[in-house]
Amino acid sequence: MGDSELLAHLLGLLAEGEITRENAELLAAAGGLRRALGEVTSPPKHARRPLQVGGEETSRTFWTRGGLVYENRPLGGAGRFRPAAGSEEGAGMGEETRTGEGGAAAPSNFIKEIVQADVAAGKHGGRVHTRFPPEPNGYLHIGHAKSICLNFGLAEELGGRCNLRMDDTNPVKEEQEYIDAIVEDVRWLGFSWGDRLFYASDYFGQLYDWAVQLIRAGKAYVDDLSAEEIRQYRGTLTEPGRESPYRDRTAEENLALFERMRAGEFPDGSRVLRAKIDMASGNLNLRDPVMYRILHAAHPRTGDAWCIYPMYDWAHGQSDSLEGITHSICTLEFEDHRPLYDWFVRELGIFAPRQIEFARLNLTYTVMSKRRLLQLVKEGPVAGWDDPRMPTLSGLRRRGYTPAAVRDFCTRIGVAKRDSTVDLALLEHCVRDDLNRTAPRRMAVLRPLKVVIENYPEGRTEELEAVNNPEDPGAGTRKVPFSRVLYIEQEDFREDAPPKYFRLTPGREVRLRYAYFVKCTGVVKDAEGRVAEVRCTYDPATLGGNAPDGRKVKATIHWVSAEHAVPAEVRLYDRLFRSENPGAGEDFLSDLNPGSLEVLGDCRLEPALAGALPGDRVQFERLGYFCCDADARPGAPVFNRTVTLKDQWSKIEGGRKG
RNA sequence: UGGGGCGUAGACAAGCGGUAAGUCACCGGAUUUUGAUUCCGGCAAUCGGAGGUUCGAAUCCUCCCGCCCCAGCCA
Repeated sequence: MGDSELLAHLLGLLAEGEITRENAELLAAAGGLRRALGEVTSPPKHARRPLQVGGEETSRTFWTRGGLVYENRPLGGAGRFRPAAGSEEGAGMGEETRTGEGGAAAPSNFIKEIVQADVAAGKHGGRVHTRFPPEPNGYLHIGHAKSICLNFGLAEELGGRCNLRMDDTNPVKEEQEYIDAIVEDVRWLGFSWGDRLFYASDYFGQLYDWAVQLIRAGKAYVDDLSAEEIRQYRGTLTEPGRESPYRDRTAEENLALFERMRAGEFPDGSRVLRAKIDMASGNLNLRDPVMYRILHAAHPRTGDAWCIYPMYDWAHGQSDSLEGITHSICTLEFEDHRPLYDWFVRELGIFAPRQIEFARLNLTYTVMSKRRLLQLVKEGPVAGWDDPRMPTLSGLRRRGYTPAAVRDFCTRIGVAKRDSTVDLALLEHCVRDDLNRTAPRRMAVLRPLKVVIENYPEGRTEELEAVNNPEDPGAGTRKVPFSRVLYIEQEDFREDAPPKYFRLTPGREVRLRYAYFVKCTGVVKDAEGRVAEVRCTYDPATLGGNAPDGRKVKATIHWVSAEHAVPAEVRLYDRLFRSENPGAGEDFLSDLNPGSLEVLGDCRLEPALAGALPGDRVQFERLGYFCCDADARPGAPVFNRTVTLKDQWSKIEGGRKG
């Protein structure tokens, strides 16, 4: 192309409105004119070329894309580039696009992109259908929440459906209790599966028929090898396996044997049905995987109807197929199984879902494997699956976590294929964030220290007004009784105050929240010399918490009127493990945090808390968020600490000590 | 030594050939009747390493290094 042709082309683009006059001029002026215009003619995939504008000290760079010319320049945070001035695209691109309206849309991830691409390509008629398929052999944990949010969230967002399916193919491990707990937990998280609660066991009959089909096609056989022999024949990671001597039985023979397996004629472990694939495959899953094993065990749903049970690989893909699942999302360790998943579906000639794998969640300071969680429950360091220190959904619920906080956490951690361990601090941030907006504030003294206000009349009580939630004016106010004898937190008084300590100390004035300024005049000690009582005077002019003369105090502390206080038990929970990765050593139990639970039996709550119901969540001012436990009885509240408030002072003091 | 994956700040994570988003954590500073919240500011000369392709590479190619998963008749 000569220069004149290029010019003609440029003018053509200009005429068609593909580029602006200004851009055309820039192009013409640019040193790389020839090459750039060449690209504009038919922009190949990776062919954006910058044009250095000669002579300008700012050295502005431009590049072309789809016939448009863009200028490369920083946008101060919002976006990195914008179309060059005057470009038609200018109106539609730039900062607006990034910010979008409506605020926080669910972030995208590689799975969503795959699904969206499939929808755009018209696969399955643009249908999206996912499923969450737990095995009912334990309680759901926060890692499952990631999967639940992914599967149900994707369906919701893309106008599809998501099934809940119990992957109940191994009766020796599964229990109805777990099924019930799973249903409750998914519902609690806020997702619904309509009438689509399924069980892999629903498909036992179909699976059996399909197995017969494979046997007839010569693709499956009954193997008499023992478990040990099968293992030996399988070979190793680096050596190919050997074919079983029973591999070439006739279809008739296999059919007869398989029927007898089903009829219960053989003992457990004596025979299996195997798929006939490739004993030399580098992928061990393809070395004639077992499809059925003999298990004379009662199944929670099918009872004694079966004594042969399908293996995961034989059941899962076919269940997905039967339910019309378009995208079968699972964790990374199943990546190796995908070829087998695809093989079964292909050999059967049935609807083929697409399996996509993502990295499972790991969280610092806890363990996530069901094996270890079970061990914690069985061996007793924890009170049960719903112990508030457990990462189970039932544990988090009892701890006081909200479904919204868990969901928020799941969207913030993202979805990728990288093995990662998320900082517990992020989960805690999510609850604080939610509870800060929604939890009513109350005053509670966990470790009481008696305070007597010497100049306050005995027998007098005032009802002071306190705001329920400064973040939510709609939450209104409540009355809190004030009287001569109060309790404050032991840590809010120090006879010898260290530097930076703003709280009560002899001679210092502080504010009692929503009440008065009080000044410490002295202490009363017990026989051992410990401070048993703090003496104060109050300034009546500071009612409500402000001094008419404008004087300030450095601290505001919470309190409870002794006479009106409600005694309560409060359970302080902390991380279950002392190390970030308790799984590092094999003996994860040795990493248990001995201080993961502290029970305080002598707490005093403001009267508004007397009628707290299990599940009620509140903020104890200055202390943290707490949730009324199911152990609470009328007149005897029990609270669990969900999470502390962020605490600058503990850092200052901790730093001084360290 | 086989097969399958993954390597971007302390922790997650965008990025999909145009010159390193965001969040948490952390560190300031402002406001504050929660040492909370909120706000504002700081925090990666560089994407595991080395070569190569290209005007231009975290993005493409090659080799190397590291980590994870697989030898259940578990899921």
